[in-house]
Amino acid sequence: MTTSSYAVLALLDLRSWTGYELTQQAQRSLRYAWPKSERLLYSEPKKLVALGYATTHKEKSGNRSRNVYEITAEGREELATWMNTRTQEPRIEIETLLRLLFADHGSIDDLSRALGELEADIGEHHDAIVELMASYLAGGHPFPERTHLSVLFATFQIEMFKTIERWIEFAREEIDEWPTTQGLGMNPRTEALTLLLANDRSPLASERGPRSN
Amino acid sequence: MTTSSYAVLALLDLRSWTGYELTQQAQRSLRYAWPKSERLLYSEPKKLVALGYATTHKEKSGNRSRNVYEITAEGREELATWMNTRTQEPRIEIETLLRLLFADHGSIDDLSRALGELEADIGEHHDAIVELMASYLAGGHPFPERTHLSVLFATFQIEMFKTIERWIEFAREEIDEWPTTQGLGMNPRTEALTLLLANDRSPLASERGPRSN
DNA sequence: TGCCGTCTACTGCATTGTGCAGCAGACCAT
DNA sequence: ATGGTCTGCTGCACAATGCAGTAGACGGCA
Repeated sequence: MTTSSYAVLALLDLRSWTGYELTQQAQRSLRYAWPKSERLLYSEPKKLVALGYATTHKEKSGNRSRNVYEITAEGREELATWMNTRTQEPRIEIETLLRLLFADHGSIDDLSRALGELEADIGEHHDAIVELMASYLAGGHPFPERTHLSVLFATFQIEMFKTIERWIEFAREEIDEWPTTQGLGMNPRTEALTLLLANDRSPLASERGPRSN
Repeated sequence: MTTSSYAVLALLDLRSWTGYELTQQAQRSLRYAWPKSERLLYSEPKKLVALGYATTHKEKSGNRSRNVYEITAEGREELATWMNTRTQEPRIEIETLLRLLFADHGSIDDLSRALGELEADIGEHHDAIVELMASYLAGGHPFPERTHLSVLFATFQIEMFKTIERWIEFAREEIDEWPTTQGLGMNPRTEALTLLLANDRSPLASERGPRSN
């Protein structure tokens, strides 16, 4: 049982789903907490059935069939044990930051583009969450009694997205002052930033004095 | 060639490394942009050698030997092509958020503990970055001419960590008002939050009026 | 002098997870 | 009738992880 298995099991505890529905639901709701591939979402319920935590049966509509999964009593027990295990370390993968670390291998333009790509990706997610919230106000939540959880979850997403967007703007302002990506080293501006960070202060919030790099 | 391959190739372009050194360096510098397992860091340079992007030779110190890797001209060319490819989508995995989404399966205590675990994990990373910045001020950067890149990168980390820490505090305040994890649904407080989010406004920054959930 | 613990320096293997290609029915528009 | 999109999956190759195991180097300490 991996964390992904428990994620699927938790969905099955809400109601029964077909494999396809699980992939759609995971796309809509789990994506921002626990992004997993469509492929895995088809595989996990099969594993749950093999372990006795779910049952499956085929539903036919005309010439087609689809697999419907339901949680079992053992599945509910297993879910309960998960709730008081240690969570895994958070994991954040942002290729744009990797490009930034090695930006001296490319041009200012390359770096600028990488920032733009991050902005676009985050922007999409940002818009999706805002629209989701609007849909809760307009049409309600698919599981109304769970609205408070989805909304508190969404506050996290919005804070994150706004922070990343603000940082991108900040990074652009910094980079605009760079003549090139290379060999700038520990110039006065970088030293000022380092000093702020070493004192755990945010360079974004601070007043910006005359620039000198 | 995966993104991880390019990450290792970029390290090799800075200087030659042994397999072990690569795992240490990745732990120190790449970890926050592109977290990869020690195991992979041993495998990747072998793949680069097979592809002709690196060479390897054994160095002996007494009875021991270690593999030293160096980039080739083809490797440098390959690196250059990477710089203007599209970056991958950012990917953020935080199990605590998954626990929050399904918090109605457990107790307030379970949720509280999950938040504490996230706080601890982020706190460790946060401290590590602050110390790293202090070390840049005190002893300098291992590649001085690249200091400006590391520091701009670090501004991202600090912003992220601060945001997550602020959110955890906010989430705790919200949860403190919950009698239980279940069935709260769309109460007045949640509706107020949803409205803010649907208008893309931060609930953390806003004045908090009298609470009513 | 011998033993323990920690650091260096990896490798093999089982398992998890991803991406892509492929297959096929349903339904709609042109 | 033809093509396009959505539903609804499966197989396969490959990427990546975690863990166990191996082994030399080095310092401390009893």
